[in-house]
Amino acid sequence: MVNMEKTTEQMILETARNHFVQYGYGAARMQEIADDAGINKAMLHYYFRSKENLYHEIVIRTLDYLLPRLFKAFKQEGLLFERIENIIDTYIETLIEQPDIPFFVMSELSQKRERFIEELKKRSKHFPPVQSFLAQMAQEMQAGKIKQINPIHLFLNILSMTVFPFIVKPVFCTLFEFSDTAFEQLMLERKPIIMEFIKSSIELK
Amino acid sequence: MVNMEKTTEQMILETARNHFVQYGYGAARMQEIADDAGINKAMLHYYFRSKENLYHEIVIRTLDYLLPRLFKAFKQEGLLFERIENIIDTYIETLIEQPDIPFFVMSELSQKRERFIEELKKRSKHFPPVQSFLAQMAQEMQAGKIKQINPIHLFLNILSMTVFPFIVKPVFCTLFEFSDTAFEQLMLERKPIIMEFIKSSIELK
DNA sequence: AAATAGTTTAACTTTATGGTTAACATGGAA
DNA sequence: TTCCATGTTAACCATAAAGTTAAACTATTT
Repeated sequence: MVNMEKTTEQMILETARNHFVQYGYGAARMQEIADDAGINKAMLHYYFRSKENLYHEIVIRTLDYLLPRLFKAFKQEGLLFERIENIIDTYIETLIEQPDIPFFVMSELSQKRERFIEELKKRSKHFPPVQSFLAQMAQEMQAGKIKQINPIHLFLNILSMTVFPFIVKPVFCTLFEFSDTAFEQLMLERKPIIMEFIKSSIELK
Repeated sequence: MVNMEKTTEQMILETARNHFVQYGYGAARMQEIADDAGINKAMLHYYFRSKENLYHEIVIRTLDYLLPRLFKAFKQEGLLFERIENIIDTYIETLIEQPDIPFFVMSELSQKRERFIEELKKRSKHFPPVQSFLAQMAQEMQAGKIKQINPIHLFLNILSMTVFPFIVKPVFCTLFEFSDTAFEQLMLERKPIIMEFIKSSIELK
């Protein structure tokens, strides 16, 4: 069954990821993951040795997929506002596709913070583009093209308005009685709104 | 030892809360909570019957402390910008005092979402002030005093810029090499910056 | 078709965990 | 002092969960 390997392994990874995200590492059950993946529990150990290992594998794969994608946006050279627009687009699209990402990251941060930060540092090659993005902001301020503001704050503002709604989605949707599709619609609406918001707050009058 | 009760009970609640926040409900261990609180495991059951019950008690107490405080800011009548400033102040101060709140909420949302939303709904009496805040925004737009923008987006923008940095604090502090106190400083700096940001983005030119 | 490597299963073992119990301690009221 | 309520402990139990094993099954190679 040489070619079912991938499918079984893939199946395990997907199912396990859902369980880890939903219940957290400690509350996720190997038996339930196996049941849900339609396989025997021993298979989990056959493919991944232990729960800890399976989890780690998922973290690695998620980061290896996510970070290049999220940081690519920072790499694009161009006008400052083009870069900003690029970043907003990338984040919103990624988060619409994978709405469980914030929960995954938060769960990591609260339960396995040290190790998660370690994994991030290992991938710090993705980080320089962020620095260059901040540098460009500083440059345009120096050149008197946009308002003076600590680039870190501007950076935080951009990411905040883009990512935060996805984090509080469940509470938001309950309190304001939004359906999943209505929420998605609202997030797509947000792209130009955030751009407009940022533009009018940093361009010189 | 009639007057140690409170102390023991308090000790349990505090310690347990830390564990639940850090590890999540499923991964938190009664034995470790007991050890950490310096008491016998049986005491946990003596005071709170079961793990589930202890947890529930903590959720209830946290919400009963947090929601009135957070929503009080929305209740304050006044000029729109005064209300906004009030909200930002309240959130930043609360989050500086209790930086684990976002993790607590996120852990709830990913692991006990249904029940958490239930508890929120039970306390929905706090919610009307938010509606009145949104209404005031809409009113000022109608009156031509500020730019036209969907109040929901404006509301999201305010909360985003205020709360998001606290959520990503661990990642942020690592990547930008900020200490805890430097981060706190940055957050205090943010108050006027967020205000300025919002003002210039919604006031008419 | 025999051999081999890789895959899957049911049954089992071990360990950790939430919860219980019964005995013991302590401080105040009678 | 004696008695009682409250608080506290160590030892125990039942169960659920992670992890193991040995046998069976499947596909590929020879």
